[in-house]
Amino acid sequence: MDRLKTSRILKDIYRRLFASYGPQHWWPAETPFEVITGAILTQSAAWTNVEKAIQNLKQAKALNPDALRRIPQDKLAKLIHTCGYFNAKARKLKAFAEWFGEGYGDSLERLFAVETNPLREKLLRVHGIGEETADSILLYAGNKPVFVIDAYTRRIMDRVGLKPTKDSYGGWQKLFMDNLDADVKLFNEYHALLVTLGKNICKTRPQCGQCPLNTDICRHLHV
DNA sequence: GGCCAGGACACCA
DNA sequence: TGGTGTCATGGC
Repeated sequence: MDRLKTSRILKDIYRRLFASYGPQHWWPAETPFEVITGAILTQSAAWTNVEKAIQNLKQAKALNPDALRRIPQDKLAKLIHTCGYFNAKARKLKAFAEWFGEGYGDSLERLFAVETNPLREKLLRVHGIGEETADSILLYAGNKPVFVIDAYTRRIMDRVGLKPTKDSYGGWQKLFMDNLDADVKLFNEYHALLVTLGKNICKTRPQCGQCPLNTDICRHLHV
């Protein structure tokens, strides 16, 4: 598929999603640090369960890097138990807090003053931060024009018939970033809209027409 | 009762 | 490089 056509389709999908769902107001958090925490906690977890964990952290006054470093890991695990994988995620939060303190003195300003690409590489070296989490942090906490790819994105685009040359995270990301303007607001809204759509479609049946919700999407997207 | 959520990592061939 | 097991709660 040529570049112009891909670009047109991607923009058209966005237009339809925005017209249907409106602005999503992402990321649902009060501070950039809360965005980062949420990005780690939401790994393979339902957001409703993450919200409870965030509330627990707030109540315990543990939603800051210094507190995350000080609190014993098992105690932290109990605070975030609702979002699952609590032991693994407690370790991840502490790993980030350590790295953030050592490298940037807990300063978000200093962190995001780093150029996007080197910063992404640095984030990927922190235990518990993979590509999607790194990009969520860059986009939603740092306002960097980076497109976030997740399982919903692949599933929806696959169904629409758009596929990258390389079926990898980077391949999918390139598909969006090569064919859309590097616009923070657009990337923010687009990913959020794909998640909203993803939550509303049938995940178990890949064939259009078998699932009423899926049919709905096809009609909605005119595909 | 089973499936799966806004993934990442360790280990293996 | 790619495939598989593991981590684990809560909602439907």
